[in-house]
Amino acid sequence: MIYKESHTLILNNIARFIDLTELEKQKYLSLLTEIEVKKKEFLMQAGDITTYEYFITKGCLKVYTLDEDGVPHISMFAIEDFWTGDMASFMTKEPTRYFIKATEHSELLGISKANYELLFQEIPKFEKFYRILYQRSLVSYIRRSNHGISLTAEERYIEFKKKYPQIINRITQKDLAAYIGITPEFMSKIISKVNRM
Amino acid sequence: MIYKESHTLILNNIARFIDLTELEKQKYLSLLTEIEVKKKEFLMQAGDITTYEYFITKGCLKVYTLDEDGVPHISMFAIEDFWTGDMASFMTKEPTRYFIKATEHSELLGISKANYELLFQEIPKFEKFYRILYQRSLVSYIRRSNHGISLTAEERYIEFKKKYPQIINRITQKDLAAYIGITPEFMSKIISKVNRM
DNA sequence: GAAAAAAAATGAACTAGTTTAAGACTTTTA
DNA sequence: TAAAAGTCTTAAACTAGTTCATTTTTTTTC
Repeated sequence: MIYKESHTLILNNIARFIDLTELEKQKYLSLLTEIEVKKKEFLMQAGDITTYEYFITKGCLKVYTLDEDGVPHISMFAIEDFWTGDMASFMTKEPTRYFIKATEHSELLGISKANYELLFQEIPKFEKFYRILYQRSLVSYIRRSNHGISLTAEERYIEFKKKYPQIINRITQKDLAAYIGITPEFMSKIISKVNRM
Repeated sequence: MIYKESHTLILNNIARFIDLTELEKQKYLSLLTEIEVKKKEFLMQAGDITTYEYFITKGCLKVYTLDEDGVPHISMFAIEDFWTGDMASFMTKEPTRYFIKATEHSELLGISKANYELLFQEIPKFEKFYRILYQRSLVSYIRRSNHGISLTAEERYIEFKKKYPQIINRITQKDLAAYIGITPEFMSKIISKVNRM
């Protein structure tokens, strides 16, 4: 069976952890919704009740909150082959505190809460898929939460550059500052210092 | 069926997400190992290959790494009814970078990697249990990694105090500083300032 | 392709958090 | 129960990161 590019991408992502039969693949794909988000448009805004989780097949989005002073704090950049959404809101159906905005024209596959629950009934193997997916995300967030607390901004920048070389050239320095957790001015200083080294 | 206290505690923890039959409960308990760690002793040290994940039934432990300068960074305090371990090492069988040390005499239930895998075969419902457990941990680590980057030390202290009132009185100020990500001296200033307010 | 808007760079004055050092208080151990 | 070891406090001098203001460079829009 030949699938379109976006479907091949998501099936390969899933095949890292579980094997699906052709029938299961087709069933799974039938539960997904295709979504397009134009540059600068929102996939989600604070206050929304987010009933979808997303897989990015093309483009780049930033996931962020605004603090009391209206300053943005970016928690992730999501590009092709990444999963994103607000899991807390997805789980509890409470309004989200996050904004997700496309920094490039983006294409996604979304799964609704209803279909996500259905998925586990129809193809129980997906419990394993999500168990492993969450387990791995957890490992990287535990590390990031320690680094946020124990590394200097310069060290966090160097880490990010090493870990996500495919992202760093697609985002603005200002957004990178909002991810690293510093002002754009200080980000500018760090970058020119690191490049001079 | 009547279970001993530690078994009741772990079964109740699991019952939050999945229902087990009596037979499944007994099967599950048979896969666990009882472990005792005396105050100041280690459950795990950097370099170990950690083939167990743990549930704490009594006591308190601190999970930390040492940086290049030998400064400890605590990533969690684990008390009764918490799960702990080094998931990265448990998953990959690579040596851990963590130390886990009891700050009180502690009692744990451990599950070996082999039994963890066996568990999914024998009682597939456990995929769901771990899927939800990891999903919820993920939500709280995502929040913590953002807070580590965007809040001041004083704000992080106030958050910790609110979120873990049952822990704050059981740990030293020095360990709290290593968790918040500041020096013990600055921790001392913050506490006396916050108490004065 | 010119005008407008946004991003990046630079610098000076400021604040949050560190370092070092010393003394007081508490807990552990012999 | 005394001594030793570890924890907590305070303070002065320092460094990482912020704020605010201005200029230059790049990107977007019509």
